[in-house]
Amino acid sequence: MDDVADAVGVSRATVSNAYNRPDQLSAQLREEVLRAAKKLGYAGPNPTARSLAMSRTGAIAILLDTNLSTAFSDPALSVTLDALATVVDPEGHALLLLPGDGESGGPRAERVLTAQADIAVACSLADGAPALTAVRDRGLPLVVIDQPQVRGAARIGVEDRAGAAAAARHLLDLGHRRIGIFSAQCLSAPRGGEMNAEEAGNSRFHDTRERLAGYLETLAEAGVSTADVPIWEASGISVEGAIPSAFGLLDRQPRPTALLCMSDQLALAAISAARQLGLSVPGDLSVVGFDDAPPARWSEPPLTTVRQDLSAKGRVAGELVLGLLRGDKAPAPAQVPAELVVRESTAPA
Amino acid sequence: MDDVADAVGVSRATVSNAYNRPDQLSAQLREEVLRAAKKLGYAGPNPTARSLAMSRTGAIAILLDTNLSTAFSDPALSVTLDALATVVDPEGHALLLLPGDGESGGPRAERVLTAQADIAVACSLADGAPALTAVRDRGLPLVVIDQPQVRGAARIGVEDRAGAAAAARHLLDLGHRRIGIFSAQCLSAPRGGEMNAEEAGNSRFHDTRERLAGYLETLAEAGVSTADVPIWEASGISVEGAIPSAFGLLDRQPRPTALLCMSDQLALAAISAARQLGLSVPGDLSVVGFDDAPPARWSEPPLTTVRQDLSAKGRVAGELVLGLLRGDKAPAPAQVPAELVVRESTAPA
DNA sequence: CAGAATGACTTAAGCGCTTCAGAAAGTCTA
DNA sequence: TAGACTTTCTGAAGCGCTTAAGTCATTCTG
Repeated sequence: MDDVADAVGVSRATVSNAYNRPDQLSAQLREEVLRAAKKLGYAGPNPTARSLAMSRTGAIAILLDTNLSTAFSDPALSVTLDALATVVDPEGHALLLLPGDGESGGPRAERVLTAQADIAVACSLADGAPALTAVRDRGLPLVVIDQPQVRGAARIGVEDRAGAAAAARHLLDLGHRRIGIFSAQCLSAPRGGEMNAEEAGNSRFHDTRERLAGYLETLAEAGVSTADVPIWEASGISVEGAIPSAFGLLDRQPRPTALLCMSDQLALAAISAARQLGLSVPGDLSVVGFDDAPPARWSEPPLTTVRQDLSAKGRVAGELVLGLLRGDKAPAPAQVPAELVVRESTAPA
Repeated sequence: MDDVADAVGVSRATVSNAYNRPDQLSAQLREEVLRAAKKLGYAGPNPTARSLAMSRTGAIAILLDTNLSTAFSDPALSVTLDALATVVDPEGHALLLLPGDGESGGPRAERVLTAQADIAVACSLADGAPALTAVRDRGLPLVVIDQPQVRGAARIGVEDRAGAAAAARHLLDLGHRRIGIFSAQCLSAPRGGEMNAEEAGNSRFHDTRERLAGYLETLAEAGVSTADVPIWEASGISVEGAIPSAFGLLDRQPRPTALLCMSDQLALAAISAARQLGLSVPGDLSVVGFDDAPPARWSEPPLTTVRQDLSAKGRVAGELVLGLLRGDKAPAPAQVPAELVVRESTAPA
C-alpha cells in the first residue's frame, strides 16, 4: 500500500480511502490510485491486516458435531446452513467450518480459540462440548441451533417435543401399538444398538432427548408402556450408516408394525432395510420421519414426517448472527414450529 | 497480552512464548503466566493479530460454483471435501466456504479478494470464473479440482472422458441404441431443457464437456449418430431439482431405452421420474450414473455407475494444499481413475 | 579457573492496514 | 472582503501479536 502511495505521490491514508471511502477523495485521484495499484500488482488491502485494524474478520465459525462428510450428508443441516449463508452473505460474511473431533461432540477447544471469526454458530453440539466453553472464554458472540440455551447466547430451535408427540399420536391413531423408536446418536461413540429408555434419555444431544420424550410421553398416555417400546440407536447419521441398526430394530420378535424415526435419513434407512427384508412400506411397516428435508418428498414411498421449516430456522439464525454482530442483546429463545405431514409411508396397523 | 505480562512482571515476548514456544521459558514461569492469563480472562493470542504477524491465517478458501445447499446436496462433493478436511485438519487448517454468486460460476471476485485464507481450492468452477482471476491477482496458491489446468496451480481431476466412454460402451454392449444423455449444468443459468451437441459441447464446465465427449465419441464409434442422441440439461444438480427435466427426457418419442447420466444424482432423478411414469428400471429403462457416491449403493435399484475414488481425490487435493503451503512447486496435473461399476440399474435392451 | 556453552528473558522492529484529528486550499456568504 | 465552511488530503497513533538478535547469569569444560 505504501508503494502505491509513493507511486502516486500521496499518503497511505489516501490509498486506503480509495478502497474504503471513495467519497473521501476526488474521483480523479481515486482512478489514478487504482490504476497505479493495478500496474504494481497490488490487489487491494491485505484482508488480515484490515481485520486487525477493524477488529472484524468477516467470518462466522460454524461449529459442527461431526466430520464434514457426515454433517453434509444430513440434508436438514445443508438447508439450514444455506439459508443462514444467504442471509449473512450480503453483509460480507463467509462461513468457516469447524468439524467435530469425533469425541467431544464438537470441535476441539483449541480450534475454536484460534479460529478467525467474529461470532460462532453451534449446530446441535453435545451438551458440555468443550468448544462451547472455548467460545465463552474468547468472549465470542454465540448463536446456538437445536441446543439447550447457553447464557448470553441467542438460540433458535424446533418444537422437538411437540413434533415428536404428533408423530406418535399419528401412529396410535392408525391403530399401531407395537412401535419402535429409531434414535439418532446419543453418545459420543454411537453403539448402534438397542438401548433402554433411561440411557436414551441421557443422550448428550438436546434434540434427541426432546424427541424421545415426545414419543414416549404420548405413547405412555395411550397406554403403551415405555418398557414395551424398543429403542435403537443408529450407528450413523447417514442413510448408509444407519441401515445396519435398522435391521436390528426390524429383527426383533414381535416385529414392530411402525417406526418412529428421529430424522428422515433414519426413516429412509429403515425403509431400505425393510425392503431388503421383504417388508412393504407402509403395508407391513409404517415409518415416520423427522425434519421433512427435501428427500422426504421424492422418496419411495414419500415420507410421512414431522416438518420443520429448515429454511426459516437458518434464516432466523442468520438474523440472530447479524443482530449480535450489530451489538444487539440476544433475544429470547425462539422455536420454529413442527407439524406432521402425512404422506405415504404410514398406513393403518 | 501486555496486561498478562504486567501482571506476572515479565515482557510480552515471554507471554507469547508461553503459548507458542514452551521450551523458551521455564515450566514454572509458564505455569504462572497461564494462571495469570486465566485470572485476567485472557483466552490466548488474538488469532487475527497472530495471523498478521505470522502471515498465515490457517484457513483454506473453498471456492464453490453454487450456493451451499446445492453444493452440499451433492454427496460427491461432500465426500471430497471431507477427505480434504481430514488431511489438512491436523495441520490446523479450517475450511472457509465461498459459495458461488449464481451467475459467474464461482464466488464474486471481491469475496475472494477479501477472504482471509492462505490458499484457495476451486471446485469445478466455470471456465473463466472471475474468482480465478482474483486468486491470481492476490497471488494466492491455488489447487483446482475437476477443472482445466490453471497456470501455476496444482490440479487433480478424474478420468472423465474414459469413464464416460466406459458407461456408453456398457449400454452398447447391452444392445441399447436409443440412448439419451442427461447432462449436468452447462450454462450459468441452467435452462433445464433439450440442447444440441454443440451447445452442450460448449459447456462452461470442464467435466461436463469431457463426459459428454466420452459419451458421444463412443456412441459414434458404434454407429449411433450424435444427431440421434437426445441431450437434456438438468434444471438443477439436486435430485429434486433435476426431476422435471428427467420427465422431459423420458417424454420423447421414441423413448430412449437407456440413459447416460452425468452424476448419480441425475440418475436417481431419472429413476424417480421413470417410476412415476410407470416404467421399471432396468426393465423398461437402463440408467447409468457417474461418481459412485454413497447413495448409489443403497438406491432402489442399486446404481450402475462410473466409480471415481472421491476420497482419494479429496486426499490428494489436501496433500496438494499442504505441499503448496510448504512452498513446493505444483506437481504435474494428476487424475484419479474412473471405472464402471455394474449394479442393477442396467439390463439388456 | 578462564573461556565456552547454555538457559532464561528482554528489546524492539516489524506484520499491513484503518481512522481520527488536523492542515491547506478553495468556496461561500453577508 | 473577512470569517465561516467545504473539500481534499496528511500525520501518526494504534490494532495485538511474533521473532531475530541481544543481554545477563549460570553451568560446563579441560
